[in-house]
Amino acid sequence: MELDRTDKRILDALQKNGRISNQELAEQVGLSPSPCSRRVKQLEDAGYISSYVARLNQSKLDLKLTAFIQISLDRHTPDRFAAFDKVVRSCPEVVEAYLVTGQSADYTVKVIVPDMEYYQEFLLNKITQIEGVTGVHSSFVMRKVVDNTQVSLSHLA
Amino acid sequence: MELDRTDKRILDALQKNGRISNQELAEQVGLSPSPCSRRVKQLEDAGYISSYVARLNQSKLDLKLTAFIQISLDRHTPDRFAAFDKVVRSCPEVVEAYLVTGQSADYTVKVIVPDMEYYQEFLLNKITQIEGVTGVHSSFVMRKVVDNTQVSLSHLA
DNA sequence: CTATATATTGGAATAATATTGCTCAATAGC
DNA sequence: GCTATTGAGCAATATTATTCCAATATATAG
Repeated sequence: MELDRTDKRILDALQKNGRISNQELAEQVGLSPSPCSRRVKQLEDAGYISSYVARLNQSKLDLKLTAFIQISLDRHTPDRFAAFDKVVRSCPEVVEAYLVTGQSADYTVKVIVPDMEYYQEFLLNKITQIEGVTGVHSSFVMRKVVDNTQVSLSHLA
Repeated sequence: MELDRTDKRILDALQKNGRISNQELAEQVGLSPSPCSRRVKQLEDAGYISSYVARLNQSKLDLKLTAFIQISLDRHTPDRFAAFDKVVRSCPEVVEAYLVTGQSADYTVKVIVPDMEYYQEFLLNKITQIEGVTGVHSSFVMRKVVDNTQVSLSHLA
């Protein structure tokens, strides 16, 4: 399946507003409602859209602390990775976790929690308990300069 | 405004599926459609829900490289920060950017691009061009273990 | 513990919105 | 230049959301 200019516009618009009405979407991308609806369905069925989600106001919900944790393991064996992945996936505080390249850290984990006290407990009870974790370094977000989910599609033909 | 159990359930459900129908949402949270609709509207108006967005399949859209950039500045003056913020906010490749605590790095920036070639150009033409940038360190995502937008509300009474 | 006030619910009617079938037009390939 | 294929637009249908109102539940004060 090949994406044309209209498909890209649809994806861009849905990234900005996932609950836009089909009518307004159609207008924005220069289509009438019915082909627009069909295209959206196609894009969904073809797997270009993975999900629709609501984004919440974190500070209103008392989630005041965002932290990045750089974590290193003693050995890079399949069981070490598997154990780590399993724990991390079970933590609701963890919003992102990546195996990354680079110097000493193996994982980069992003965590959203109410406050520093909560964070400290989380780190001690969850992260440092994981078999094979040798190094942990925390960075805390002081200010969010950009916090999007929208990706750029300008590279597509 | 105080959130009760039902409100939290609504927020959780909408974080999972931002396009759930009001009927199904009502059923999930144990309400009939009309009060459910009212509550969602209230939550929106009160600012608990910041937006609804579509999340896209990055690899299908040829966005194969996610990178974290640790960036340090020569001086921590308001004009340095302002200049940096302005550039970074104008880059569609940048999905997240934070001013963080910690050792040498001042900013952590998350970037999503097609490939390494694109990344290299981006780094050279955009990031390193910013006034005051002294250090840049890149980490590349090899595997995504967790990639959510959903935050945990379990800490709320 | 009772009475009153307040807020919230559920159901029905209404309004808005999405979806689908059909016809017509445009475009690409032969 | 003709045919095949695809997509657009219209209209009808179906789905879904929203609003009003009566009734219930909850909280408050006496």
